[in-house]
Amino acid sequence: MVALVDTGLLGDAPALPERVELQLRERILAGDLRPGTFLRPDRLAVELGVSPTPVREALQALRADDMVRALPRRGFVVAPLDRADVVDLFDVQARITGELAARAAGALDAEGLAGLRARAAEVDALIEAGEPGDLAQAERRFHAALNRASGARKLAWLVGRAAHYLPPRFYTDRRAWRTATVAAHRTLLDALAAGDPDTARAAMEGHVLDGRDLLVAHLEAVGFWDET
Amino acid sequence: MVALVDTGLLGDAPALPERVELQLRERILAGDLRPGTFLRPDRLAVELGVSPTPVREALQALRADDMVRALPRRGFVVAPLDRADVVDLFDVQARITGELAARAAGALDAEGLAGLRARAAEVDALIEAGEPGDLAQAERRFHAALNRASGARKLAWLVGRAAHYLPPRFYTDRRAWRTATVAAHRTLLDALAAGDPDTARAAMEGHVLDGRDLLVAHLEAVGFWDET
DNA sequence: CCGCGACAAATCCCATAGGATATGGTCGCC
DNA sequence: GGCGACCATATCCTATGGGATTTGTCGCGG
Repeated sequence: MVALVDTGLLGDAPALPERVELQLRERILAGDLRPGTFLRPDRLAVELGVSPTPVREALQALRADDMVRALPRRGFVVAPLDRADVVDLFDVQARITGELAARAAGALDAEGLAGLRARAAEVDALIEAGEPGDLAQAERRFHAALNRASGARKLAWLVGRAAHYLPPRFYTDRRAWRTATVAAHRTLLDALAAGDPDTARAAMEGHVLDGRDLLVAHLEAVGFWDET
Repeated sequence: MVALVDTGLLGDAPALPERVELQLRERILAGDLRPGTFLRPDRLAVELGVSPTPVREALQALRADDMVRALPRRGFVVAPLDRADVVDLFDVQARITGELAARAAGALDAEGLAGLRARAAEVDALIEAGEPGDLAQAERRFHAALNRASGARKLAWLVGRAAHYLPPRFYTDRRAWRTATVAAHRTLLDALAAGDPDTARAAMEGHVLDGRDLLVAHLEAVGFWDET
């Protein structure tokens, strides 16, 4: 337990179930726990060094996300997920995220735009410097701020779920993604400043679909959908 | 505990956390627990007659759905949800469900079409007879079968989430919904039989948006978004 | 009168133990 | 070899307890 607790920053650190949930997501997306794998709560508790209670809570959260499925009295299984599923999901994500960008283009005031520029600048700076951990976080904050600026609270949450399928730091290492991201952000910000919803939408959709392609390649590489 | 356990059919009955989750969803959508309401796990456990453990697991599942939000060390709150949120969510639902119908139009074989017709006939029969409980279940099965027929597993799950926002039996009582549903299903089945994706998509989108309007009216009626 | 700090009570969060129940495997039997 | 009954194992839930943190109250000083 010490290992897990110590990694979490204090303050308003998420509780244990949420951290266990994150750990399990990472292990699934890393190809460590592939679809069809049986998950035994007690076993996982021992592996993670916590009691069964928070593990079961985390598994319930993952079940609500259809990341795992519950087999009453038999445990849990990692939910099936193939290439077509990922493509479908990210098509939806791209559409919604584009819609949010378009709305933001019409709703942003000067202050909000300045905030977005600042966050984008942080991303650019980290790309220049090469700090992978903070870069993912900065990119996340940029998108979160943009989605929030759209004013569509629930849709913003919905697209935030896409992050559940993004293994940590897997795209920040790709040179292609870095250069594409800088360009996409600039196009996006220009469109937002100009109040041009269509361009903002198109730029954002392209940005998300780039991420999708990278994710598919990653899952391919770790043998995610090799038959069990 | 007896009350909850006895209501569940044996066999592959969902486990207790899932049933508690359902109960909480119903109470939220009934306007009993409005957005902003604090939820105390221990209190809920006493109210529902179960121990705190499955209640906490249910709350974690609801958190993953953004139905409630966790305040570390302080409990949980019912997540904010206003009219615009519901409209946005169901716009997305309508789009995706329409897409699934369009795909099904191209993928259905004779056997699958016959199965869908059978399920639609069940719905029609129950509408004639007037069995509200079974009707909701039959309607659910019809849509589930159609979504499954599209072949898009993950999108089918995603739209299945819309049911989380549908209070049980709230639309089966509406005469307007019944007549509209019979017509919508027929149009849908004809389009599927003819292999006409565009008509299928349009019919399905309209069907979902009808449900959305009913839901908004329901939430209105129970004072869901009256300020706290 | 109002803000503010300390103490007390309540509550959450997690661990642990234990019992009821269902599953899967194994052995004996036909 | 196929089939049905026992048995070990694991899940699921209950109950309990303790550590940690938040909230509410009280008293004090400004």
